[in-house]
Amino acid sequence: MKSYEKVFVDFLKRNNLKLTHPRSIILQAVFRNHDHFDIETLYDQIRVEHKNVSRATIYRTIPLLVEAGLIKNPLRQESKDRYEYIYGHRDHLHLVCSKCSKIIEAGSKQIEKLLAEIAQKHDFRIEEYNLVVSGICKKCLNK
Amino acid sequence: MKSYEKVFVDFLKRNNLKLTHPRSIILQAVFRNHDHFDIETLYDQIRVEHKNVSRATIYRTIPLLVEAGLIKNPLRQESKDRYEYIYGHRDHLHLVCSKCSKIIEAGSKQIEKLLAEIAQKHDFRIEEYNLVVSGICKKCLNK
DNA sequence: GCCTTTTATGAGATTGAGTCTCAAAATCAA
DNA sequence: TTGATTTTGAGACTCAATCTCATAAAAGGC
Ligand SMILES: [Zn+2]
Ligand SMILES: [Zn+2]
Ligand SMILES: [Zn+2]
Ligand SMILES: [Zn+2]
Repeated sequence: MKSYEKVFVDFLKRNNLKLTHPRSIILQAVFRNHDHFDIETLYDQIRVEHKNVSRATIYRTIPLLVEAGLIKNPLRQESKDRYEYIYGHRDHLHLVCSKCSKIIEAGSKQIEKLLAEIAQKHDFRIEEYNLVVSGICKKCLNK
Repeated sequence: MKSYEKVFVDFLKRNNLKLTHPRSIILQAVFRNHDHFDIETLYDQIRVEHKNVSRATIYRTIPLLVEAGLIKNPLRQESKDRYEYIYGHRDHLHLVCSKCSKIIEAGSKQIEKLLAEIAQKHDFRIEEYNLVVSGICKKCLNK
């Protein structure tokens, strides 16, 4: 048994969930992708060999793999776009509360400086960066 | 005329676009939002006084305001979720080249440390952060 | 094996933010 | 005022993601 399989099996056991056939197929398919993948692509890959695994089961299994610490979505966004005006408004970064959706604004100068250093190290010219920090705000922590 | 109006009018002129009634109404509504707003909320706000401004026009005007440098969407990343496996992989940043799509992976330790400091300052518990840096890679710069 | 209870599944319907279509309306320069 | 051109409103459409529910698979006791 590969070690990532063990991680998943242990996670399932801890949560009283079953290692079913579809879950096993999905796990293998995920670990064949050594790149970033979207779920539609994963669905197509799985379907080549396993015509009976449904889209719903894939969508249900992905969060389990995330929770198990096996995969993550490094580009995760919010489900809808939110805007703010920037004219006459200092640049800042956003701490988004995943419980109440509140946004805390914080200075971004240090981050920008650090990113500039990192970019220089890789001879990369930054055009823009998107940073979303999600977590729990003070108020929600105290509930 | 407020200065943000001037910015928008100049932008429209430069691009041979017209300052129409709906565009003007939308601009005012946007600048009444001193918070982050989503378009559905903006639509409802506008609808209170202007029942005839359509959702489509709002969706069409927002990118103009972005292009004019008046607003931005600081949280937008990609239109669909993408994943990568993290098990046995050190955490890293993504420098994505907008010319050739190459992804340069860089260490994220310093960024994490800095974010932790910022979060602590705001009594915020970080669950995850997502950072995507886009720009031009070394190779493409030399072309 | 068998029965029972619980959990998971597949297929397809539904959601909802965002986009597109197109006939009608508004704009503006001549 | 005219007429070419741009913009608009209404609603149809898209598509990733979620939900529903009847059926199927799993696990434990026997
Ligand atoms: Zn909160
Ligand atoms: Zn902000
Ligand atoms: Zn990566
Ligand atoms: Zn490049």
